[in-house]
Amino acid sequence: MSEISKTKGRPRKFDKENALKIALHLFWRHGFEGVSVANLASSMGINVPSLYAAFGNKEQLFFKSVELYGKTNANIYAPALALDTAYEVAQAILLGEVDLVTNPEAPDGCLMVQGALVTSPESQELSDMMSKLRLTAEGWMADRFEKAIEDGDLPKNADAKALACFIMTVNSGIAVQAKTGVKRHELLKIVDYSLLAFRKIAMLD
Amino acid sequence: MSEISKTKGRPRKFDKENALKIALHLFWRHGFEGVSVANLASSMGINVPSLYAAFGNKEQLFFKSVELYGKTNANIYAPALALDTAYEVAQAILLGEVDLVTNPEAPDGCLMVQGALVTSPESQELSDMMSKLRLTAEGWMADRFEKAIEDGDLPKNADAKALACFIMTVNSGIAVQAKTGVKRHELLKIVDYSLLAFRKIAMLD
DNA sequence: GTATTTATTTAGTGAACAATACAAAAATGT
DNA sequence: ACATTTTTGTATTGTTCACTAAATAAATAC
Repeated sequence: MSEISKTKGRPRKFDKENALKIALHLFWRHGFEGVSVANLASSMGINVPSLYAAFGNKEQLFFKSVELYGKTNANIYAPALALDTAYEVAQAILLGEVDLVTNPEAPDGCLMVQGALVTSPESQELSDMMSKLRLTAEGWMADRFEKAIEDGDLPKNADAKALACFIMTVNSGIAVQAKTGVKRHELLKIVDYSLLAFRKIAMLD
Repeated sequence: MSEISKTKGRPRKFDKENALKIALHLFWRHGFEGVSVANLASSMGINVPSLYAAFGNKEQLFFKSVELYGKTNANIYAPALALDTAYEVAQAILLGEVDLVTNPEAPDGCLMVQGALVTSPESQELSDMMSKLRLTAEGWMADRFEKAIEDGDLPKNADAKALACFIMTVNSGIAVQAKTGVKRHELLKIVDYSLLAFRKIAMLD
């Protein structure tokens, strides 16, 4: 069952992980339909058939890019949700989003928002999948806030789902603003404001 | 100088304004690059050359769609900015956005956000134009809040630009959430929360 | 009636799209 | 040495892209 055995055929000339990273950055900047397979391949420094051999097709390459995105650039939720208080969770998610969308070594904005927010009818499923992923993250937050209510960290009459929806709304807004060109220090003000709001909404003070 | 004279050549068989409305709805739902000229023409009930004769080309058709959008569906800012207090302005803009992005007779979401948030490199100018339009609206808000500070409606040390940026961030977030499938009554909660935040940020109470 | 103007229809243009067929090349297994 | 496996490069598939040339049709101008 181990996969340690030497590969048999002709060895791949390019670094698959690095090629995937290049694809991710192109999808990130231009969206799924804003970049062509020919463009992807040449930017990755490979021929089109090598891309298909290594990644399947354009859609699967996009999925793998999203996966890499979640493991590297957008690894926000897992560590944030593990924090002690609902407030810290909200803070970590919003600050993590600002870091993500203004990272100078990556495209501006958020792949989950701009990767396939709108598409041609042919790619509707892909757009739906991205919506589901955003809703999944919102669900994680809602569950975490629910737990905070049970723990007594949030008041009993707090609305966990609505709080999560509020944070996700600000998150998405921050992503659009970053793509619009709004700078990091301005987005950090938005985070401060939103956290002030969070405390008030959650009736923490 | 009057343009009341009868048109000379063969009369157009289709209603130009209605055709433009159909184009607007397609761009709204699928984005500039998510719908083809052939698709636009057939949905408008006309042949492709008629589209070019009436509207120039795809880009100009998009511009005219944006213009129609501003005059009809998205006529939010002018009436909102004329209201008496900064709080009422913020409230009208956020509620107007929710109405806009959840109107059951139009596509979900906001054309200014999803029309060309990301594009292929060839359409970068178009994406930049949409960013500029969003920033223009934000500028209107900032100016209005500045005036509110001068009027004593907002405290002297309020940050007009940051307040405008906050409202625009929530606005964009609401647009993304509507496209994600979040329902009107949930978005109205977000508006309530954001207005609570607005009062606190602006130090109105 | 004839000329002029504009819209419509049909049938295309070359370029770009996602995806592949095929054969040569480069590794391993026996 | 030779068969097997996988990647590579070249060339190409059929389709869709934005856009248009050309002929016909329907109105007004004089």
